[in-house]
Amino acid sequence: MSDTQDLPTPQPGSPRPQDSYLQGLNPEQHAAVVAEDGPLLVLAGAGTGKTRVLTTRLAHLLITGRVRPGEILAVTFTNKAAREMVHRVEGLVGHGVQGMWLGTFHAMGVRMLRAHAELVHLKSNFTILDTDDQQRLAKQVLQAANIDDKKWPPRALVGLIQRWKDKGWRPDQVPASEVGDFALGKGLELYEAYQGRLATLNACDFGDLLLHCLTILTQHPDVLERYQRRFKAILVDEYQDTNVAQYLWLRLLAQTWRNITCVGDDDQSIYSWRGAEVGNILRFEQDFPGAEVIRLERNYRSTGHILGAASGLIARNRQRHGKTLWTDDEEGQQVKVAGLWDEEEEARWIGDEIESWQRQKHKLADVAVLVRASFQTRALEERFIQMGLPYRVIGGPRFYERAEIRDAIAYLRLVASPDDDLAFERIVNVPKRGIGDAAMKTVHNMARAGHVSLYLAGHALSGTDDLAARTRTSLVNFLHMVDRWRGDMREKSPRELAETVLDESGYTEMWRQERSPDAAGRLENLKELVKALEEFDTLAAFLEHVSLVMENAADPTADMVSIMTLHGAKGLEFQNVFLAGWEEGLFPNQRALDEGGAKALEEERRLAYVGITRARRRLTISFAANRRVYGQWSSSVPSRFLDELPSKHVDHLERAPDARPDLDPFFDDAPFAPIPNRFRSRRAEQAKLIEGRAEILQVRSSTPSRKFDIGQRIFHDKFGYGRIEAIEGNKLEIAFEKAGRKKVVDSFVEAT
DNA sequence: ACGGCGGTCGTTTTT
DNA sequence: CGACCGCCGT
Repeated sequence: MSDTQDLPTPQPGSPRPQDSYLQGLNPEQHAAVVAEDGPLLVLAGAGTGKTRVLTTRLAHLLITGRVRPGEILAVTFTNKAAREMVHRVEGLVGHGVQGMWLGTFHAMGVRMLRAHAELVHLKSNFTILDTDDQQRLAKQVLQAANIDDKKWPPRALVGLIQRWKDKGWRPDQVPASEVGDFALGKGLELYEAYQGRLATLNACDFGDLLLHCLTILTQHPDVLERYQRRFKAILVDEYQDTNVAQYLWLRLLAQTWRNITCVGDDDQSIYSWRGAEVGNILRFEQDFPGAEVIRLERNYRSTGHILGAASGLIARNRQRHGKTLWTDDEEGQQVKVAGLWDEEEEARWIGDEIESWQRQKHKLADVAVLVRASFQTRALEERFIQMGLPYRVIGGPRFYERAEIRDAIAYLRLVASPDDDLAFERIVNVPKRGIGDAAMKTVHNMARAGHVSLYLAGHALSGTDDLAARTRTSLVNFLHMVDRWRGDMREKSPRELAETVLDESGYTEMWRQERSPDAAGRLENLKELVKALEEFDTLAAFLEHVSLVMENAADPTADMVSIMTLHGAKGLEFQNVFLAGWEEGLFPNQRALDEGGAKALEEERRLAYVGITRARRRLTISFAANRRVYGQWSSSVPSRFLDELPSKHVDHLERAPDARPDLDPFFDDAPFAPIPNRFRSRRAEQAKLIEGRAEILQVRSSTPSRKFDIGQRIFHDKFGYGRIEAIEGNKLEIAFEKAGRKKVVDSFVEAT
C-alpha cells in the first residue's frame, strides 16, 4: 500500500537524529513501531499507514539491535508487497539488508521445505506444479479411480484438495465429517491418490509448500526448535488474509520468543473463497494470550464524506473488531450516486465524467473504475476506445508479458520495422545463432559510428571483415531471413507471416527441443498468439494493438485511467474513483450469496468498503437499471449497499432511466432530477419497456450514419487522420494512418 | 494432429 | 450471448 500520510508532524520533544525514522508517526503508529517484544496485533484501517508501521517497526528492530537480520521472519502475500517491504526497510535502515527471511508465505515455505525435503520423502529439487499441472494430475487420478470426470470435474477435485490443504489437513487429518460427497464420498481416497502421484513425481502443489512444512515442524521437534530459536521476530502483513495452514505455521514458529507482529484489517478481508479465515485476526488475542492490540484509526487518505460513507456501510457487519476511522481532512464532496439506463449508458456516463475531470486539468492516472466482475470491463473498454480515452485494465491479460510471446512479437516488429533496435537485440541470437556479445558489440559500435540502426549496421558489416567469418555468415543469414519475411509481408496474411517467421527462424523448434517442463505451455502460447493474429488485417494493426496492451504492463507513468476489479484494487488508492455496477445480483454477487449466505454478504460488504476507501477526493457509484446477463436483457434493482450509505454523505444523481439522450428527442442533458427509489417501484413497467427499446436500438444501429461515406477521409481528435472502412449505425470503422484500425462513434470524427 | 461441432456454464485470484 | 471443453471425424 502506498503511504499517503502527510509530511511529518513534529513530535513533542525534539527527536534525536538517529531516531529520524520515527518522525512523523502519530501516537498510535509510534506505539506500534516501538512496542516491546510480545504478540502485537495492529488493526490498521484503510489508509491509516499500515505498511509504514510494519516496515518502520522492522527497521526499528534492526536499528536498535533488538534482532539481527537473520533472526527475522517477515511474510507477505504477494511478491509485490515483499519487494516493497525490502525497498522501504532498506531505505529506512540506510543500507541493504541481507539474511532476513522476507518474502511471501509460499517463498518462505519453499525455502524451509527445500532444506528438509527428505523428511517428507521429497528430494530438495522437487518441482512446483502450476494450476494446469494440478488439473491434469487430478484428471489422471480420477480416471485411475474409474470416476466419471464429467460428473466430477478435475477442477472441483483440485478445489476440494486445495481447501483441505488451506485448513492444514493432510489426507490422514481430514475429519470424517468433512469428507463431503465428492464422487460419492471418495474425495479422501482421491486426495490420497493425488498425493501419491505428487510424491512419485517429486513434486508439490502450492498448498503443499506450507502443509509439508507443518508436517516437518510437528514431526521433528529438533527442526522445529531450531526455527523457533532462530526467529526472534516474526512480522506478518495482511494477517486477515491468512488461511489456517499459514496461521498454524506462524503459531508454531512463534512459540519460543512469542514475538510476533501481525498487521491487518478485518474489514478488508475479501479472500475467504481462497481459504483466508477472518477468524484468525478476530481470534488473535485468544491465540496469543497477553497480546497487545493497537488500532490505527486516523485515516490520511480520504475526505470526510468518503470516510463517513465507508464507515457507515461497514458498521453493518457483525463479524469485526470494530474501528472508528476519523480524519482531519475536509468534508469534501459527497459521494455521488448515479442511476443509468444500462451498462452502455453507464460506461458512456463514466467516460464523460472522466473527460470532464481531465478538462479540469487533472490526470487520468488519478482515476480508477472498479468493478465487481471482470466481464464488466468490456462495456467500459469499448466506450473508452470509442472516445479515445486512454485506459489500462489492471490484472488483465498477462499474456503479452510472457517471454516467448515477447520474443515472437520482437520478430514481427523487426519484420515490420527493421530499425527497431530493441526487437533486433532481443531475438538476434534467439535461438542461438552464434551471434554473441562480442559480435553484437561490433554491431553496436558500427551503428553508433554511422548513426544507423543495428539492422543497417549489420548489413554494413556484412561487407567488411570486422567480424569473424563464421559470425559474419550467421549474421548475413539472419538479415537475409528478415529481408525475405519483409518481402512476404505483402502477399501473406499476418497469421501466415507469423507462422513462417516462427518456423523459419527456428524459434518454434527451439522450444520443441527444450525439455523443460514449461516448454509445452510456451508452445501453446505461441499457437495462441498466431491465432490472435487472425483478427488483424495488417501486421501493423496487430503490432499497434499489442503495443497498447503491452504498455499496460510496461509503462506505469503513462497517463491512463485504470480499470480493475475491486479485489485487484486492494492496497491501491486514487484521487477519483468510480464504482460501477452496484446492482443486486452483481454486487452483492448472487453466486457468493447462494454459496455463503450471511457470511458471504459480509464479505461482499467488505469488498464495497475496500472499494469506497480507495478514493481520496472523489467517489462516484453507479448502477444500471438494465443489464445484459448471458445475452438476455434483464432489469435490475440497485444494490442494497447503496441504501446502507448514510444519506448525509451521499448525493443522489439518479436520472430518469428512460431519458436516454439517443432515444429521447426531448432529452435535456442538464441537471439530473433526484428520483428516489424510482427503480424499485417501476421495475415491472420497465421490464415491459425493455423489449421495445431493444427493437428501437436494433433499428437505429442498422441506420447508416448520414454524415459519412465509406472511403471518406476524416480526422479524429486523438487518433488523427484516417479513412472510413465501414459504417455500422453511428459507429465508424476507420483505418487511421497512425493508430491503425479502430471503431469510433461518428460524433468524435470530423470530415476533412 | 487438427479442426469442426455441440454441449455447458457463467465471481473474485495469488503463489 | 460467447468462451471453452471434449469428443469425434478426417
